[in-house]
Amino acid sequence: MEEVWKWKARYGSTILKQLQLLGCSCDWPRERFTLDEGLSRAVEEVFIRLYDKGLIYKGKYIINWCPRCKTALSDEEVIHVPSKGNLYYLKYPIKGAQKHVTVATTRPETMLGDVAVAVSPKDSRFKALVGKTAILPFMRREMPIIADDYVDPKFGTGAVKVTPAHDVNDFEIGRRHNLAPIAVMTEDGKMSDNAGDFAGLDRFECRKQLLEALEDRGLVAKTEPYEYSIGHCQRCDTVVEPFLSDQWFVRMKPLAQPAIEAAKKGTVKFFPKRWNKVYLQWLEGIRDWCISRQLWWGHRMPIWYCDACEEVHVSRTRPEKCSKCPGTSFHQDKDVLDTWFSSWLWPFSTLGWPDETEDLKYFYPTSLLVTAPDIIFFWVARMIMAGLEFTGKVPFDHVHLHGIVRDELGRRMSKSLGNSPDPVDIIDKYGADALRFTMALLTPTGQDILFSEKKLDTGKHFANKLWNASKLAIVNLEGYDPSKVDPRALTLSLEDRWILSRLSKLTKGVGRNLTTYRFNDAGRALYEFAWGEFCDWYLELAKTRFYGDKSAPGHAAAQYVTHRVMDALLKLLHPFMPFITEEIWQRLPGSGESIVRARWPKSSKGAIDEAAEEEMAILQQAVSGIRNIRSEMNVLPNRRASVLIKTDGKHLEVLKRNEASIKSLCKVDKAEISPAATKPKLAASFITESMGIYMPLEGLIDVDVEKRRLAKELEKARQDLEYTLKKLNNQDFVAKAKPEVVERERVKLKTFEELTDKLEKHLAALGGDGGK
RNA sequence: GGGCGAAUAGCUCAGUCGGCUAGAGCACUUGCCUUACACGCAAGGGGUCACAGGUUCAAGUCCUGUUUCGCCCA
Repeated sequence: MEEVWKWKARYGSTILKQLQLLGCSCDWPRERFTLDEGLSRAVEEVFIRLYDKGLIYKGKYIINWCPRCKTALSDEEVIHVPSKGNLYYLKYPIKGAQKHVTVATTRPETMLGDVAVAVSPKDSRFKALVGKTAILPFMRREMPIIADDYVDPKFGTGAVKVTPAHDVNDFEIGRRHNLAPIAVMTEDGKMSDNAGDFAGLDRFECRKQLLEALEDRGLVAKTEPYEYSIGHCQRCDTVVEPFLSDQWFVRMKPLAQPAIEAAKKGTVKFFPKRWNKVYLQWLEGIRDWCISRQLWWGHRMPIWYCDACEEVHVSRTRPEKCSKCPGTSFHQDKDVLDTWFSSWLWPFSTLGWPDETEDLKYFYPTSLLVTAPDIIFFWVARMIMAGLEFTGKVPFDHVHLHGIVRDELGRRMSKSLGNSPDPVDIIDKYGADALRFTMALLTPTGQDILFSEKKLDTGKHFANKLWNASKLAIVNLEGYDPSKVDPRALTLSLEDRWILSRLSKLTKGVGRNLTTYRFNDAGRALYEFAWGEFCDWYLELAKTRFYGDKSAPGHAAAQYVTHRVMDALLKLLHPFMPFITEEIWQRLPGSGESIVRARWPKSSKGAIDEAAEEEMAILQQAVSGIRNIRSEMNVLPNRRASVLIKTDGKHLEVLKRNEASIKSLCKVDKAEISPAATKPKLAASFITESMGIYMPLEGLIDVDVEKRRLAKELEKARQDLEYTLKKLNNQDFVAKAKPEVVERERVKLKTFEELTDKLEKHLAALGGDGGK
């Protein structure tokens, strides 16, 4: 026993250490193990209560037996594997006739335990045979030929052998027809003394020899390949044997009913909700739970037998006196309980139940269970049943079923395949934050994830990006004190208003995605905001103010916004990346004791600024256009350039106001933004529906390249135009679609018309054949 | 046999209430060690949304069927 506890301490602590390395913020002082004293008390209490209610009984039934572990298993502990085998057609002589009846079986060795042959009562082929007697080969046993509804006339020959000691259905047939089972196997999977000449053989060896013997006597009618599923022991993979034995069961139907109602009424909700159906289907077809195990490690059953009369007593302690006879000495049942018999009490046994403890009152029922779907039957459903039965409440309101991590080939991680990476190694190599973030980002809601180390680069690179962005931010926040800033006194630039608007939307979106357990969407939104908006655009734009005059009003505004965004972003990212966010946050000016205790960001409607987002889009479009020219024409970054932008209206106004930003982001010295701007002769151009961007490039222009670019753009624009036109020409569309959708199409039409028109003109000016 | 899920760029996946001119990361091509970051920056190429029907003004999205793959249950 000591060794076992050592083993538990070693492996238990390995898992705890891994959780801690991952940054899981568990309530560590409340750690429990199912064999802890308090939990054992809960197990006994539950056993006694169920027994007193008549929900626990002992009986001789066919159970799943593992001949290697030498124990009973519950239905859930058996893994069915589709396997290729054979269907053997065996001929049994009929007494007093020169005829045979042929039965089909996949497990011929069980024939030694046959007690009858059964046919369907509706099967006219066998009408005459019912009531006759068949003779079991080797054993020379006389067996009745009976009619039973269970028999499927379409299976095999329509006649089946009946082996009540070695098949669940045959057991039921045997009961209906008063046939005594004959067990022909022992607990270790060998043939028993009841197997006649085959006694002592291993079950599979017996099958071989038996078939040979049957062949010799001409009793095998035929053999055909047959695929069927074979049960394996979850623990050791041995082929499970249906075995007749005395076991303890829990009557599940009465416990299942309230659990079914709870899910139907929505007292307990599943995410994603399709699992609700899986849960219900299992509960609706629930069968009694075999809870006794012939193992030496586990909770002993609180069952005592009188030494004198074998009367059963259920009691936490050894009884003093037999209730049936004068006996005073007892022996405890040797079996132990299925481990799940303690696990299903977990939500309340860990909190001190059956005592009405403070913990129980405060924490129970809990709000959310996070687990994998493969454990719905084993644990989730049973916890719900136990919660309702013993506390009258569901143990948790929500059940979030996450995906299962598989290897690259989609296989389950398993010890025997050796395909499960050690989290400690992974964390060493990539960091816990990268691991957590990548998993959250890449795990589709409720789908399994195919894991490969390479995928962790995404999270690692993101962590690196975050770190570098924070370096830039922190250096430029030198001397900044958030408590001394009055935001109303600041003049915010376009990018300031834009990023605050984006942040507000992000905050709202992340909150919504977290409460609906859409972690991948939350992660994606954070990634795109942090990298694609904050780093790529905001920080780049803020540099002009950071590197400029530190006493200028813009400098203070940039500091204020950078600090606010960093602060909120880190908090939003904290559940995904606890370590790096804490590290950075501590370095931000004015931060508190720990980000763990910091207030979760709220999105403010006031910060949403649609005008700023629209204007920013104009600026981005212009910048992208200029960069496109530079890149296509191979204008190196260190080469100074100038641009002319011909535009008007809102675009003109926005671009003029943000001229400095354009210059800085595009490394442009001179920018002429005007409705009157004209294209110089030797210039590269970038055309949008509302802007013409030109970069004078004497000697660098390849007219053919330029023409090809524009022609390609034109082709796309014409396609889009045609498509939109088709829609708007459709009377049904205009009449039936929502007005705002039609309006949107009209705007698009105008856009594409202008773009097509401009591109055609430019191509024509280049001497191209841009015409129609 | 019953149930569930998946099929979208070379790969891994987003695409929420049907309104898209289908997106991202990785990979690929080109240029750049631009004083936060080469784990990076900029630009670019790449799609018959598995197939066949249907509903609708409108389908990657809804319905029916088919195929392939995966999972669960018996």
